[in-house]
Amino acid sequence: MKIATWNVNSLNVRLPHVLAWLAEHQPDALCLQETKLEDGKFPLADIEAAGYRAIFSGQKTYNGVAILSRDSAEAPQFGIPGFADEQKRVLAATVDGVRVICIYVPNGQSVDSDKYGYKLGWLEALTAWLKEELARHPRLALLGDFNIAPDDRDVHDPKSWEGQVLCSEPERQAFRGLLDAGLKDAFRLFDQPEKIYSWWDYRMNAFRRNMGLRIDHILLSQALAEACSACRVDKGPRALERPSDHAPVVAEIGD
DNA sequence: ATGGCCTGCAACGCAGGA
Repeated sequence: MKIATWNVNSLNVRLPHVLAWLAEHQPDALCLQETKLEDGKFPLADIEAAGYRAIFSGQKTYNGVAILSRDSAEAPQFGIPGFADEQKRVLAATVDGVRVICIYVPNGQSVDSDKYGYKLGWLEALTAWLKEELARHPRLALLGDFNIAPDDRDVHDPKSWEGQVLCSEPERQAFRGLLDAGLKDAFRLFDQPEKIYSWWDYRMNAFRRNMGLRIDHILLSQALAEACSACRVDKGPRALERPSDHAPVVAEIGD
């Protein structure tokens, strides 16, 4: 089984890239973030014509998540239960016996922003819910844009990013809290080349200079981690014309 | 050099991203 996550920064703009990527890589499930589309404007016909189903939770202008899958997505869950949030950032469903949870973690803007407090509270609620989900679903994958670079090796210039949003210690602690709940960072299950990132700023020729951060992740329950045979970032779409600023992250799970 | 770019909205520059 191949599962993947991709922050597309507007599905409207990126639909051609998504369709091309589906055709090339044929994932069993692809989690999307920042669709920036109301549900009524979701391009379901195009997705279905590509051989995929879709469930989605969107809003105008901001946020928005979706799960594309070849087989049906069962028992969909929208948002974190008991956590009131206008922002469409969470979508979960069971695909081929795997509980797939697609998340778009708040950015936080800066550590002295109100949005940073919202981010930390959001992560706390996510972690509490995740523990319950793990108890219900031993085969669980948490995929998405976490907006956290877990370690200095996930940052092109750790010194300049030290203490900044996406890299601050409370955020990294929240990330470790998810691991402590029983999840593994699929990317770090394997030897990886240095300087692998999943996001590069649109400015400063950041992609060409590989000035990036690894903030998009696939976390796996123990059962799935044991069956995981590979995890990588696909930089390909980031080099296309009019790209998303994020690249897809892909994991292979054995039977 | 502390900004540069991209998206959506509905502007006639803004908010937000990261």
